Amino acid sequence: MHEHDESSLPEAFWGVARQLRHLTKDALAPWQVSPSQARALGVLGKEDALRLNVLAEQLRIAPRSVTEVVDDLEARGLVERRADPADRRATLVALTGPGRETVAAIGAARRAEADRFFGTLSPADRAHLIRILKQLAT
Amino acid sequence: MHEHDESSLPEAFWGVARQLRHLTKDALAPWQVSPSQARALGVLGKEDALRLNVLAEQLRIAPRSVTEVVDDLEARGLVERRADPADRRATLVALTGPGRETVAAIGAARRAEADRFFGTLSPADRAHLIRILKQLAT
DNA sequence: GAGGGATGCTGAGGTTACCTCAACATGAGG
DNA sequence: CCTCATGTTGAGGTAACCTCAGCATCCCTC
Repeated sequence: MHEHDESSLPEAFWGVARQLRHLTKDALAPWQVSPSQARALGVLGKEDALRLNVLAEQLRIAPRSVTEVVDDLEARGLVERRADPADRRATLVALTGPGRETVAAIGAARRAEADRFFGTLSPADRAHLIRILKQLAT
Repeated sequence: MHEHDESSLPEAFWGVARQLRHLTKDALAPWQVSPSQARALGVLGKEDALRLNVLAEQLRIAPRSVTEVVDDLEARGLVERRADPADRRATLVALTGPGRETVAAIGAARRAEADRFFGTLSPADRAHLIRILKQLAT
């Protein structure tokens, strides 16, 4: 029984991950923003302006891939590229006004979805869960 | 505090998911099997022979996509296609001898990785975690 | 202050794991 | 037996990555 539970832990984990993924995809739908774009917006929402390569490592993807994500976001008018005054090779990305609004709206929607999802747990279980997850993350 | 924890729950969850994904990818590396192939093998390991469309719904992907996964697995000699005696339109897939061995070996490796990963938790926390995850999955 | 190697971005092109749509064979009900 | 549904697959598409090479710029050394 002990052993059986051990082996089903990853399985249970992936099941929940899958649900959560669908949920956040739905939460994103109204803005027509892909998950990878949303991740980039999330990072940019916490910084003022970032170099592309710094954004790349925050997102843990290759610099070349960031170029594409930023291209799309720029085409949608959510971010803008600026010259880096400190290094003429580099490019900074920053949220535009609409981008900032979108980040806020998406954040609210995702928080609402997450609350609905994790809200089925008792407060004690939520506390347990977050504590355990944080321990695993170290 | 309550609100703050709520919002970081998904974040903590994805952090752990990312680690777990890397771990299982590493566990799979010795067999040169992709994650999606591994998922298919996992399902086939529990059944004797499945129709392609049934495998598709077990994997929650489109039937057309199963064709490709099975093509690859068949090329590697891990599964074989058979005619379905009950319906000449349908095709059954089943593990071959080597396929069965591979499933067992992969299962053992994944279990070992998972044990190492979740082994850092106390037994009580593991029990908590699995109970909470199962509750969320419903 | 002139090379020369390192760094930052992007064009070109590739990969993986999916997808839809339509064709074709077969099955099943009126 | 005729029509409609179903199972698989060819053709072709997409998203989100990747590597590699090229070009501009930076910075260090001599």
